[in-house]
Amino acid sequence: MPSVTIRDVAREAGVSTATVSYVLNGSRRVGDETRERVRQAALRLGYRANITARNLQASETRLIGYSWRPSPAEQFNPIVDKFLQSIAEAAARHDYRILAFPSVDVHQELSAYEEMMLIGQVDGFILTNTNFDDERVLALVSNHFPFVSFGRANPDWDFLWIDVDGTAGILEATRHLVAQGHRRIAFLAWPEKSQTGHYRLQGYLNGMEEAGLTVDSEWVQLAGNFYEEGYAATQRLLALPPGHRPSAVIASSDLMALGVLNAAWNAGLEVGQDLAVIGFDDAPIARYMRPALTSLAQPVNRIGEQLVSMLIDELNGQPVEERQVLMQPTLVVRASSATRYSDRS
Amino acid sequence: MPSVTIRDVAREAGVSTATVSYVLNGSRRVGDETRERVRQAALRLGYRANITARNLQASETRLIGYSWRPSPAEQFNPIVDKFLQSIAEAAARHDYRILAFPSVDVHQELSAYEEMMLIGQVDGFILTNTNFDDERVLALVSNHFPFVSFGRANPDWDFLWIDVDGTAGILEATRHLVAQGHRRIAFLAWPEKSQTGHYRLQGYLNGMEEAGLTVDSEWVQLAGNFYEEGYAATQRLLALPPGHRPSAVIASSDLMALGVLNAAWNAGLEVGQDLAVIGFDDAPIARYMRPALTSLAQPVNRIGEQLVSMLIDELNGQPVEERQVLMQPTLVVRASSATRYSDRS
DNA sequence: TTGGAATAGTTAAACGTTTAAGTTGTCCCG
DNA sequence: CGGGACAACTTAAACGTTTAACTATTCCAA
Repeated sequence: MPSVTIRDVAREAGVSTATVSYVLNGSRRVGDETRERVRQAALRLGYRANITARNLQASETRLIGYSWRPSPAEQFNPIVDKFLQSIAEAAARHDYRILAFPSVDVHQELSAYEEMMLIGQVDGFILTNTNFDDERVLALVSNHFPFVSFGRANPDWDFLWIDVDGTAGILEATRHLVAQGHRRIAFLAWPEKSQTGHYRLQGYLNGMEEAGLTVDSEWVQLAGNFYEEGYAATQRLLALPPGHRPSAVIASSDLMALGVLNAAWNAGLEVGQDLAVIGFDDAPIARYMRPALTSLAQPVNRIGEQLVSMLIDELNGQPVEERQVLMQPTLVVRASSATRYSDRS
Repeated sequence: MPSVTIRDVAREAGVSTATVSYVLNGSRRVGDETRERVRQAALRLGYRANITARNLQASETRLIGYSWRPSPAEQFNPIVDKFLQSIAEAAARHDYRILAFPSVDVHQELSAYEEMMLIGQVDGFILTNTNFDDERVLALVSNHFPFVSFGRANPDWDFLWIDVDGTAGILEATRHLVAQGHRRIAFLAWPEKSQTGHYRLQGYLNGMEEAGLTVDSEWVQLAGNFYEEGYAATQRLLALPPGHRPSAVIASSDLMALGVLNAAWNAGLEVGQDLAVIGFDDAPIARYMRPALTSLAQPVNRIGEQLVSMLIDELNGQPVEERQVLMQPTLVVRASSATRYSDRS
């Protein structure tokens, strides 16, 4: 580590360190000749200002903390790498970088946030998997620490977030199925305490009501965000008596939809013909399934970019114009729901 | 930001800042009574040492830079989130954190490394996608900057790396296929300049030779790491005349193997019966395919952990015992290759 | 001529730690 | 009783920047 400091440059150019700083940051007028001399010296020595010293003096870190909940062993998270990429690129454009830390459970996560906040490791946070009564939101808000969130918490909490309008998305999916001729539509819902799951369920209920269809209580199956639970829930659905057995299933995620696909297949059904299936996320693999899976695509890149720009505005003390943003997912129709359904029961 | 400093604590406890530092870091004997007083004061004020100041003084950052090449639009990278998680957790255990930055192209990546090195943004790097003649390795080595790499570069370059033994893995896959009765085995190889691809191809060639099978020149299909290229290559293979048409295909990645699966399906073949398929990576979705995909699992977690521990040893000036590590992938046999094959051509 | 303004540079403080070196004071041994 | 050893703290420098405040010079208008 050669580590050439501003003092070296100052000596080399025969000026004070202040002048070097002024020249290199362009923060004040400096005489032409001196300016050039400093520039040459800096170039010659390969000088770059040390970022830690600069940060200390500016009392900032130009780091944004981002934590995500790692997906369990054999499951997958179709969002995380795309999202991370988009926030990192957006941040880089403003000379910020992303400090990524996974946090396995909520409790550990909370203490990680508090610690990082106290020691000043980052200037702000990007939360994901935000939920109802989210402790992190509470802690950050009460400490007036800058952050943005991918996902809502409580409706009456005022903080910066962007979320995907799951209600509208699932509503659209339901309409699509209805338009295809389906009448008995089931929904794989996440457990009660999931905020996101709640909104998606609502879209389904709205859609059914709008179409004048009564929802059989068996059609809403609670299932965690796992392949296996999607699989098991589908088995329960297919075991219903003919008049009640759904002809279409909407899953709260693509991961669960895979379970639906395989459960249907193993039950001898042809997905697309006998059973329509729709997922959520539009994971890369959705298009590679057989049949290709209809799904709701989240505008992950746009979300990441806008979250970062909101956070940076906040960090710069600029007022954020839109403090809460609901983005629309887009339904990508593929073979798993592309066939018109005529009831044969 | 209340930002209570060591001076506040010193004042509160009626001692000098040095004493506070000694107490809190346990770096020197301090009288029992004073020690307790300082502790109480720190607790009362909620003091935590500012990390930037500490880093400046220690001239370190306790950050590890990690960059990855984002996967193109509709493809997926089954490794990145798992790997990121494992390095972040391992790093956290040693009080290091991960600074994650994606870099789209090689050139941009190199300058990002050089910049971060010069301004002292991180203490070391973790490289991935390391390749033959890798410029980053060259730059880092010549600057004596600490780093470790997931993947090899040139055989005669001495630096810290861990790689998966693709040759051994594909050799095992080939043996497995031979044991299942396959004689005409094809291989989807990555383009020439991919180091990793080269090693995997070698495993195939070794396996064929070991089994006394001559490799038809058509059986080695060059294809980039994309679904579509796997698909197209498979079409070419299936178009071969009966005696030459392979009964098994090994793909250099799961992503490509998906292309094989679907190309075979669309050609009316039943994978597992008519055509065996093996992928590489054991992506989460491999088990959810129909048929479930045989694949080579990389010990991603172990690799991440050990890479971090190697890097941290290096950072601490401790000699690293194993400077180059080749880890064995494990063949996970699933339905796509589980059936014994008897030639019917 | 004088003095206010503009220009061009320097000095030194500050950011918040850690730590080497220094200062007291006490104890104990020869 | 002198003085070395030790314990317990403090002082102040250092890490590498930025920047407010200061000095010195020149210029120009009143």
